Amino acid sequence: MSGSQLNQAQYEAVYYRGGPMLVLAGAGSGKTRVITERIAALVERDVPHDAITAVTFTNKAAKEMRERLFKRLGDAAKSLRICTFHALGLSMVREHAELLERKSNVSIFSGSEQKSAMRSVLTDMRLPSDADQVDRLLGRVSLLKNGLLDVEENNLTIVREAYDALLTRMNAVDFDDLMLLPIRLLSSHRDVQALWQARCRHLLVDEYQDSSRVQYAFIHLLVESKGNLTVVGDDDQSIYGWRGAEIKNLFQLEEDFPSLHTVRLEENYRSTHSILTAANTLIANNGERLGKTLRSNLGQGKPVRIWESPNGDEEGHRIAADIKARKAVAEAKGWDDFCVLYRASFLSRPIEIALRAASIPYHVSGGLSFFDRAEIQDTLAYLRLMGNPADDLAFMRAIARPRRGVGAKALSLLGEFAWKQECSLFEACLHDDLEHRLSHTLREFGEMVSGIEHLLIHGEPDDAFDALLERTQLEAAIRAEAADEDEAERRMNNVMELRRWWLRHREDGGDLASFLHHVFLASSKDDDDPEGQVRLMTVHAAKGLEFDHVYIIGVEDGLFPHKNALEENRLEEERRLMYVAMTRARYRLTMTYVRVRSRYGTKEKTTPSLFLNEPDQSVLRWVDKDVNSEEAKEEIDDAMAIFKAIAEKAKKNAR
DNA sequence: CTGCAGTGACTTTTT
DNA sequence: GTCACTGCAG
Repeated sequence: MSGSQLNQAQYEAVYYRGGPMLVLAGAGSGKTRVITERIAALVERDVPHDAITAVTFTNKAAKEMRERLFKRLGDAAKSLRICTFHALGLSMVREHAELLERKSNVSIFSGSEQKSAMRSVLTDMRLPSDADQVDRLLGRVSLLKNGLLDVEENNLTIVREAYDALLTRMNAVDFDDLMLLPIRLLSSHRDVQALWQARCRHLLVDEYQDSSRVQYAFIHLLVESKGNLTVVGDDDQSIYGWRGAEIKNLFQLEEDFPSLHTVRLEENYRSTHSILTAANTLIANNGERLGKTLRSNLGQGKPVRIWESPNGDEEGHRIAADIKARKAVAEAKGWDDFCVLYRASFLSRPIEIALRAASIPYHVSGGLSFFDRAEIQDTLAYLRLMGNPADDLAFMRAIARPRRGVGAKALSLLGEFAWKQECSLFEACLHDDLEHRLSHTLREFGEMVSGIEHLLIHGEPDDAFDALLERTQLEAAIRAEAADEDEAERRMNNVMELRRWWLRHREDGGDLASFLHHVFLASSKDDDDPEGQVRLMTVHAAKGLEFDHVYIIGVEDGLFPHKNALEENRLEEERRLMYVAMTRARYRLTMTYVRVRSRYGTKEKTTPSLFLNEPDQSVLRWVDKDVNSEEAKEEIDDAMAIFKAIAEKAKKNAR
């Protein structure tokens, strides 16, 4: 964003002191700057740090905010409470754990642990426990927990209770609990509520349009109707409705906070006028919105290009050629000035192939996360077990890797014993009364883990981690299970990355429990900011980012807007998604569609998306339909420029 | 418990 | 067309 002066609307949003405020922040309107400046203003006004809380949805946003405040305020920023909703929930759970039948070293169950827990519940209840049922019930329990399921299903309630009880027994919570337990806490303990209301005397919420019903309830418990609540959001960028985000939370604020003051940030510092006009006139077709028109500061710019290609392969090659051309004519400095966006991830493949063929470096965002890798899960299983001995799932994963000959049979006997003794599986291993064919193996395992735990707590951080890899024979197992030397190296590198995190965390004075919490709440993609590569990602993943050159591919009927979304009556959300995609572009925006789209090995005839017809056509150039246009001529000039550039390079190489 | 072959699904996914 | 998961045989 240009300049250091705040514009009038930004100034108002930063310094307003009259209570609840809604900041409607359009794309590229300096939203993060407004939030950080507002926090800085509070600090400079001598509001105690402990009375300020800022919540975001992603770690990335929280991190960015913290970094900016650090630059702005120096070390004073350290003591500010800036975190995600879930991290805030976790700190409440930890602080008041005893009121929730938990301990402060509580485990956080995500994905696979939730599945294991649910599978175990269903098996115990003698219900079908195949993967489909586990997924279905987890989904329904989650809906139930989030108040999104009205039907009274007796069975479901019982399953939920059993699932919750199991998690409680293992001193664990799932992601839903990180919001629900704090809500329970705040609504049933006045003193706790008063404590946190004081800590949220100034509460700022980012990306408010993504909040769910539960998060709304959470916010309400933290701020009274005249409180200093600042919510920043953009109804036009609400794209997570399918996941429970309720855009109406934004519309409803006025009712719940009658003195609500609304500020609109409509000055855009990102995109050219052409791009904004296209985006504005597209989103104007939505009925459910508060209304906002972005104004550009950057001049007219190039028209938005629309390309037709015969098929996906051609679409890819053409984009690859164009990227080279833009770079050759110095419209871009580096590969990372380019981004290719798509509605569905299967569209990335032909683009990848084309970029590779053109020797253009690229990076696909999303995909497997660091923490989903088997070697990381295995290593973490040991750490989790040491961090929370009640975590039976961690125990089961740890004892199975590497193989110790302890199979399902031995585990179920151990489970029975633990049940009778009312202890965890891990404690059962070390129990004096344990009599079992494998009790020697189990005891040895228990003592080994205890020994490493002792090192982790009292020893040197690096020794402890190495002991973990060595004494458990994890490293040997990881290497043995790898298909080849390269894979073994890669896997161990991942583990070493985890080791570095652990060392850094210990240097900062953190303990094992906080390390695990950090790891489980950290998004896998925190550090994924690859430099010098063309970025490929879904539109959802692109929210909050910006690029000089953006290509939106697959802008076809049935794909974008997506057929399933239309069936579920979510055309407006699809339009917002397109709006988000378009407003990522700073300088040049290109939208492409194909005549024949290959999918599942079949070829389907397609028609261009209605989202290409809705924008003001005067800022669009349908290049293929208008070969004599200025833009088409320009393209030819650009193509000539690449040929020249390539020829020159070839000459240089020849010398 | 492991490895392979057959089967089915395929929109987006923070924490 | 590809991948991931299931189920059966070894």
